[in-house]
Amino acid sequence: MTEVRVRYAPSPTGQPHIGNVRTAFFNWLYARNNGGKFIVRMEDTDQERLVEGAYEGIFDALKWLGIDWDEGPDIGGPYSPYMQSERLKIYDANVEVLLNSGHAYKCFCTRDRLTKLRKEQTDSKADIKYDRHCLSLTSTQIKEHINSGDTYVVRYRVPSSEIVVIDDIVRGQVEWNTDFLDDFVLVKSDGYPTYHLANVIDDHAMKISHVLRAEEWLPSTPRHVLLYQSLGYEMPKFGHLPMILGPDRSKLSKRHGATSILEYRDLGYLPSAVINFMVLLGWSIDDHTEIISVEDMVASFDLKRVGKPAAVFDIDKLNWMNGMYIRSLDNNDLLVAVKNVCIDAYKGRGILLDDEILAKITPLIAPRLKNLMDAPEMIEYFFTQEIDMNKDLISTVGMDDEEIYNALFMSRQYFLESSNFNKSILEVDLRDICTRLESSPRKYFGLLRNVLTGKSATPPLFDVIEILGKNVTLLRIDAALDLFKIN
RNA sequence: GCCCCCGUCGUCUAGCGGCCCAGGACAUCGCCCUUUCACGGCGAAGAUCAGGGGUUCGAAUCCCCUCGGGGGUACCA
Repeated sequence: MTEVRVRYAPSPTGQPHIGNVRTAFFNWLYARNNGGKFIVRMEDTDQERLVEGAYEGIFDALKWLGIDWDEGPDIGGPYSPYMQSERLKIYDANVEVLLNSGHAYKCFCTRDRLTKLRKEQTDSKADIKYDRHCLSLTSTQIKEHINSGDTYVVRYRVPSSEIVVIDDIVRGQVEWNTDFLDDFVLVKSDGYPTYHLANVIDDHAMKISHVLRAEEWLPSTPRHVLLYQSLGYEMPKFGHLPMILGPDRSKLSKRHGATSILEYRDLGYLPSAVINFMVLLGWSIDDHTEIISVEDMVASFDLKRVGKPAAVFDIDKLNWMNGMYIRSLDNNDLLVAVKNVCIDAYKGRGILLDDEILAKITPLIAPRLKNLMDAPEMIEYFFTQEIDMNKDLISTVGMDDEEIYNALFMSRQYFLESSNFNKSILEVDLRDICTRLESSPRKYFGLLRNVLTGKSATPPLFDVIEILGKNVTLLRIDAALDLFKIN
């Protein structure tokens, strides 16, 4: 069996979105499962659409997710270079072969003519395809065009009435009649190859064994097959992976909100969660397993279990999974992560983090976190004097003003005299106070929670009070007492 | 228009002729735990397996048609 060599061939025309990356990941999994190679090749043949920073973004995304590559433009490899813009000579040589063998021809048609042609065909509901205007050019005519400086493209001459068949790894047998294909462009007028040409030549040159790409490539596969045949190259196996759709079932785009995978990083998602969520879009390990380690993915990845239908991206499930992974983080990792987002969020607001307090509160918020970004707001009251506490919020506990005042007053006395802010002692004592007040835990503890944190939902109250400490506790009780002072 | 792919709960999916009047997960809704919110546990609801024809003793699973969705039809990838 020949070595498995698969590739991820992004073009640096934008930030990779979850669909691109999922495709990359499936390739990676397949390589790792088979002890093969995972190659990154940059398809930068569209000089007009290059986006600054896109190249870096692609590698940042892979690195963030822990997807490593064996060969690539940055690290080289036995089939360098891995940037298509640096492989122009290789394409030229192949084009020469195609031109000489009559499989390709030069086309001098202007874009205007092509646009007009297409419009006519659309209007008359005819097939939209190139009319082979330049196929019949004589060598003298071609010379004339070239002498007068006309630019040209090279087109592939599609044979008529042939049936092209592939045995797709995920879709099974798919066939096309070449009569429905038009003479596609191989080389653009700027001398750069099109995707069709470059990808076939490079996949062959780099000994790619399996072409695993998104389903949107399926329609152009017959062109590639034809090229392999004309060039006399052995064909790789094809596998067209299901696409990932937006909630409206259309191809993922900017309209669908966060589209770049890196945005998920910035939004507080863990790479492990994103990976796990992503792998389940179009693949499953069995009928019930949802949380899967990367090791297990590698060990059990099988193209046979890749599904055919496109998958809709469901942010709810990602959120749930993110929570699962946050909870599975060990204390210290979570602490570091939370600290980082807090530093960021508090920057410029004069809020100072206290490492000791942070270390105590982090384990308590872990089960409450679906996203790292939720943390700063959730624990802000530990680090700032100005909490969002007001009469309306306090009153939601269901006690009238007098009851509130009395409860706070009694609490104040207790806290003032208390010398041991330990949660178990606090719990015993405060429950006792609650009884003496003839209140209910729900009301009384709710009151204290509101007053001490400015929030109606927090980690367990006694933990919170212990961490807050005597000073802050008294300060906040006093502030609340002021609000309910009987005039 | 034409070509190609796809079609199981709202969503991700299991299923590859009898184990399925369809299993798991997210979301939803209850209940339990409980000082709140979560987590966790338990449970409910939710899919005439897109529809219609076949084949078969038997079909979500095989075949055909229809419908629906998506993708492609660029000197973009």
